[in-house]
Amino acid sequence: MRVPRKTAEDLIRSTGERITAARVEILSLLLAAPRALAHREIEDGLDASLAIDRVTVYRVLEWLTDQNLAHKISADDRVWRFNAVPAAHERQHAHFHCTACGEVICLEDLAPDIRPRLPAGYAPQSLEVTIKGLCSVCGGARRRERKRVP
Amino acid sequence: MRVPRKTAEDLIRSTGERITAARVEILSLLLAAPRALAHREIEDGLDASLAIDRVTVYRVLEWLTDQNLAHKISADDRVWRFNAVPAAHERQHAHFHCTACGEVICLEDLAPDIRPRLPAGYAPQSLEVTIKGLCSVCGGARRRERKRVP
DNA sequence: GCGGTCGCTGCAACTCAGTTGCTTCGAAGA
DNA sequence: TCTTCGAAGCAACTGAGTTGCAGCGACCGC
Repeated sequence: MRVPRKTAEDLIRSTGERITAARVEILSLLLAAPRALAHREIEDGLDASLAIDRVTVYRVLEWLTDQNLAHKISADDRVWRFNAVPAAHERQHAHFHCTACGEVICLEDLAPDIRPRLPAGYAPQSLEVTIKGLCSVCGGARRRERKRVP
Repeated sequence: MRVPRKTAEDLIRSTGERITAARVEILSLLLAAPRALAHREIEDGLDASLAIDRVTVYRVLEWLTDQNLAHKISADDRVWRFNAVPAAHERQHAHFHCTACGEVICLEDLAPDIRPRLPAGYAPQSLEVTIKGLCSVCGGARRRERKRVP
């Protein structure tokens, strides 16, 4: 269920920057993903015939983030994950991070209104809310396990 | 203004586990710190005469976290930071992360009450709130800079 | 369609946080 | 004081991400 490469190409064209195979391929992969992808997953998910270098993947991801076509999520496992940015989702939102498999998803409908009271001189720029827990797959696996060994 | 090593030793004794120089030294360093410390800062901050191996520092930090004497904070720079856990602060709280210098502090008085609506099958375990921005030092530096070059 | 230019890509080598395996040391109980 | 078993030290490794540089190719003007 890969998103038409056309959409990715259009998005890249709209930035006014160069349209390259690597950018189109990586962005369409992100657009099609139901969750945030780690660099490794992107590398593995890419068409093998293209053989895009890992450094290029890093650079394209950074570029997409700069262009606001993707956003970068940091999780506990010290791995960056990337999400394509649908227009509606540029606003603040929370993330869910599965502590078992590392899956990260965006939670669109959770935009907490927190007004931090910071020490004098501290200037807030952005707020990040992460919910850690088990995703449906890992949680399900654990429940089944518990049932088997009571 | 190092916290008396006695306190650190008592805390370790209360776990019933072994009291070792490395544990005492590292915990008292954490207790005295006004902010969360990265592994590197801990290594540098340790008494040079002790010469504690970096692997030992990692293992002690992990042990302190297991024993609930410290807590582990992940930030965008892919570095773990550690905080001693004052009794009052075991409850949920938020973190501030300076995007310029990497400083991380705990915000005791910010315990947001968020009830996430997750997709079916997803089980939340913990919530993490991070405010990113500039600390008083970096924010001040930037303000002074702007004044100099208008 | 045809160069020329400059940004992008690929390659190799590097950095740096954190981990692992194994041997030696030392805290604590007998 | 002796013994034991967990902790510390050392070396070597892993894996994400970065850097420098040479060569390629997207896009612009013609």
